[in-house]
Amino acid sequence: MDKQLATTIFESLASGVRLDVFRLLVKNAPSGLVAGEIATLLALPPTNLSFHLKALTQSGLLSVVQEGRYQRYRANLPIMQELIAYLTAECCTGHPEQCFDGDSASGCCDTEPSIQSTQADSYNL
Amino acid sequence: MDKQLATTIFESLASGVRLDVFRLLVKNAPSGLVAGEIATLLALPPTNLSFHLKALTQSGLLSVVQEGRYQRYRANLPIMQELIAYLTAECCTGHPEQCFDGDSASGCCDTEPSIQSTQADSYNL
DNA sequence: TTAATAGTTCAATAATTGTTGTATAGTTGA
DNA sequence: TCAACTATACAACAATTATTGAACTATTAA
Repeated sequence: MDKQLATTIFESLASGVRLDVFRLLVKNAPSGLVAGEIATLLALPPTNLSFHLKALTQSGLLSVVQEGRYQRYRANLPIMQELIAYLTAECCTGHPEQCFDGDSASGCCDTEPSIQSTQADSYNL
Repeated sequence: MDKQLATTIFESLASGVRLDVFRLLVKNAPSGLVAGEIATLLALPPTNLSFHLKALTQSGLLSVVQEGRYQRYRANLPIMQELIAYLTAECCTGHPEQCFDGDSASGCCDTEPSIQSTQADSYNL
């Protein structure tokens, strides 16, 4: 997971239509749906749906296989987990235990710590 | 977490600049950084950074507190966890055990199951 | 009080993304 | 082969988002 891919994935889900499509295919995992079914269920013109399916597929969020004249789309769930790992990989300067306690993230960064330095001398890139 | 919020969050991260800002603040959690530090580190004009910080804050990904003449920004990590839960809540028609085995998602939907029905009679909205 | 600093808002412009109809390519069944 | 069907590619247009400089508000220090 690099920055370019992460941005592409977020762009892919940054549309109401594409978010609907992806969630519909998550619901219908692992069998997936063919394009026409998606168009019917979401009441979308075929050209518009095709535009969004292309974006989702190119970002890796969907996979597609041909079945005769149909195109069957499936959601790629693991990529979402990789995305989260990418976002939180260097959480808290490599000390994620400050943020996450096991499976729960409820302890992370939602507290307001006292101000430590008004003028930072060294940053944390 | 509703659709509108989810879309807004994805839109917020669907920009290279905003993704850089958010990850920088994840790294620098929980102390956060003030706007000028972010601008310096990412080499962004103040107006442009302000534009993106506003988007990130309005979506809830960042919190901001005033410190004198400074504005300190912090990443809101838990919202990301809520977002993932939203995306996978109805995974596999309410049978996520088909997809996720405990903490790992590696088993989910990355296999290509044999085609079950070419023409679906009932959908799964 | 005055000058300097930090950050935002606003307006204009540039750039990107979304939507639609028409045309096209591939598949199926008569 | 031919007509119907599924889906995508293309082009034109509409709509949204990103970027920048100038002006403005608030805070700090002299």
